[in-house]
Amino acid sequence: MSDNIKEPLFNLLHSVKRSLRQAIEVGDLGITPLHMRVLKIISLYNQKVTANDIVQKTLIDKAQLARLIKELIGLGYVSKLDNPHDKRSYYLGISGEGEQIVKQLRLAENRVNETMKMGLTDQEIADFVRLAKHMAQNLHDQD
Amino acid sequence: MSDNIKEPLFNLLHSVKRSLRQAIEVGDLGITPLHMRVLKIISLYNQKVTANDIVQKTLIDKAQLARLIKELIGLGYVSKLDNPHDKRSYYLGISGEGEQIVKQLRLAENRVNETMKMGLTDQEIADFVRLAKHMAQNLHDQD
DNA sequence: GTGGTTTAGATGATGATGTCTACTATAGTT
DNA sequence: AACTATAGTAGACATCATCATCTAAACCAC
Repeated sequence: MSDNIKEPLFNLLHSVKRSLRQAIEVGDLGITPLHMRVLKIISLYNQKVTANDIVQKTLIDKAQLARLIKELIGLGYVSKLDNPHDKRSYYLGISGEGEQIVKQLRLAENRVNETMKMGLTDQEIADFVRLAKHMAQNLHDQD
Repeated sequence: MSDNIKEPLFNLLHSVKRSLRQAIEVGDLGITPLHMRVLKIISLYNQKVTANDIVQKTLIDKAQLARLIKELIGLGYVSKLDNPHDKRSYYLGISGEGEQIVKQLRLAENRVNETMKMGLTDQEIADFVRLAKHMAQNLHDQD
């Protein structure tokens, strides 16, 4: 029954990515959308988040994430802090420069968000998010 | 003031892709998920669809698509047919082998689809798809 | 018709992202 | 102490997206 959910989903994500790339002057900052995704999380949990925490949250491959963090550190947006409870890992902190970028990023994202939500009610948006999470959970449980 | 739509969307797509990859024994067929996406469309509009039509439908870059089609032809799943109305383009046809693959693919996709929909009503699914299309349209109009 | 512009597709280069394997160091378990 | 599991790193590779450029054909204006 029910036609394919995948195709509209693919299309939507494709459009979101394109819009975000346009909305954000990423080139100037030397970082990619994926960097920003990580940077946002570090900003949110400043000095209280480890690389592994981010892997759990985002499902980004840990090797990939190690590279991203390394690059963010190289750019001076992020720093590592010793984790006294586990010497294998470290907490991630964000610099003032990093915060500036996150701020710009949020503005750009909000613009895209608003565009995307045009003509929809808050209830519909909330439902959409709820359903997306539900479906992701279904798939996740399957593993 | 709903929070970010993007993050759950990213997560969902990521999970869907992973599940699909697992569900389908892609490696054996020598093709990628993107090939399959294209092959499905060719199967649906057999001998009545051009490369450009597929670009319109999927937003896949035309350069990328040209490569995908070339590869599908190399594998014997697809063939080009002259388009009498426009010598620049051609219609795409699918072979028996190609149809076999699409058939397997549909089964695997349906399994993933069913998993994803667990615990949701048909109405919710329909709403979800409708909202996804609506948002994609919003973004598309913005260009 | 001729000439200029647009469009369909092909090709090459490059960047962004995902995935896998193997490795080191540390933690946890028995 | 020995074994196993986990956090992070590094390298290799595949997939996918994007861009610039090119050819041939179509279209349009005149």
